[in-house]
Amino acid sequence: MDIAQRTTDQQTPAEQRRRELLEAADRVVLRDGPKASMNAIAAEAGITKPILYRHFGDKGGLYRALAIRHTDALLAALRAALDAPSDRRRRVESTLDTYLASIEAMPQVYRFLMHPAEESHQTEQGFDVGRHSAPLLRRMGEELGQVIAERVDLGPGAEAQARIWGHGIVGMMHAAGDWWLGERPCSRADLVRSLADLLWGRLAQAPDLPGGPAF
Amino acid sequence: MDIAQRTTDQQTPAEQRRRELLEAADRVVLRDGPKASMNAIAAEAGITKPILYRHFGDKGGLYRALAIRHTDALLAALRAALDAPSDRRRRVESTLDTYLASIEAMPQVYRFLMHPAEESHQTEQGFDVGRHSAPLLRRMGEELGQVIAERVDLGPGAEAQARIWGHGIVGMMHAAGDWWLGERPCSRADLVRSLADLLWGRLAQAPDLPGGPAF
DNA sequence: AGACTGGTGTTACCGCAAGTAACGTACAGC
DNA sequence: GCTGTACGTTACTTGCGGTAACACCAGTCT
Repeated sequence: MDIAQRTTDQQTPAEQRRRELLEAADRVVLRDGPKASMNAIAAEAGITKPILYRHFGDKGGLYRALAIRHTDALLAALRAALDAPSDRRRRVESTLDTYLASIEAMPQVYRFLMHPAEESHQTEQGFDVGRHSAPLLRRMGEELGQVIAERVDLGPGAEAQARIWGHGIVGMMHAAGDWWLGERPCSRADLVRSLADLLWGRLAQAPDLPGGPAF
Repeated sequence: MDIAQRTTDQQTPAEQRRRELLEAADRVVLRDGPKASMNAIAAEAGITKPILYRHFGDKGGLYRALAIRHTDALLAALRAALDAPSDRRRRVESTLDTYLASIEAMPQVYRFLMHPAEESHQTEQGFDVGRHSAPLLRRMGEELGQVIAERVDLGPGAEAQARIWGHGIVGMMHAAGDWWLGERPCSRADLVRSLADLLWGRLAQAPDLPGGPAF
């Protein structure tokens, strides 16, 4: 099997191996949740730790690779929902629903992605706050912000506004989804409708209840 | 010093000690960030590990105690902002600003609270998804939901709606704040205004840009 | 053929943090 | 004086991330 055949056939054997390892990692994360150890993943793949480290550097590297895999898949689904040929409200609802359906379908993987526990080599900066935390959320926030900037006319300061909104909406979706996944207080459709209502300003429009601020 | 004096004076010596330990923990978390070890905390308090474990059970217990402290403080501040005698928009803005000012003032503590790394005793349930994850967010979400339910007239299904919105808004605030803290793309006031605008439905009101879905 | 190289795999170890056991010590109340 | 209880210690176990050192098996160059 020479190079020409390899490129048409599939990837180089190393990449093939990497895929297999990632799939094994996926399986064990699915089974054991976020606390999956490198040993367990290696065992699932039928090998031992050092090989994992040769392929991914450190646990963060494996995490990153897994995250990119799933994030790409999720983002593709979200983009599809975002690009549907209907009105904005419907697109927003279907995007929310897509996200929620995804986390509902594989909560273990989702939690692994969201709570990485981070190690960080401490980049000699006493205050590298910000580089931590779920990159999945960041990516989704950035992408959504971009979509908003591309499609909605926000007037002056549009770009900054769109990014803020992207991250804010993603955070809203995430927190509400996380809570909902734990308590299941209502159907997915109800949740979607409520969140869309929130984005549609129903909080601002609703009247006060009698007996408000008591002084 | 008998019981009568103790209760008027201050707490029992054990509680006093506990406070001291928590303050030491606070200091080291402030200094070392979320990766603070039990050893480091014990050293800062001038004692050794087992005492910490006697007081707090395990690291989760210490984390929980710390979280409750800070969450209580933060929630008190938020409630104050929420209860200010002005119109709803102003109250929302001041609440957002209070939260952002807090995380800006002590990002290390904030990150420690948000990324606990969880251990979990694995409650023989293969799927205890939900009990994990930052309890701070959950609590803020619940409280905000309660405030909304108390003060805003949402008609039928109000309670469920209010809880969803509580968690959603808190998540929005958190994600946007987290991102903003890392990149500082704008002033705090700008961020507050943009987020309030989002909640006020400006996303729904804004017109499309020319050249929308291009498929 | 035989040495050289690169990739795959191993065992055995280090360092470090969580958590625990066992022991020591002061000081209450009988 | 003796005993329980709370405070404190040292020294250990366990488990995980990460690494070093070595072994094996292609091909490949001379």
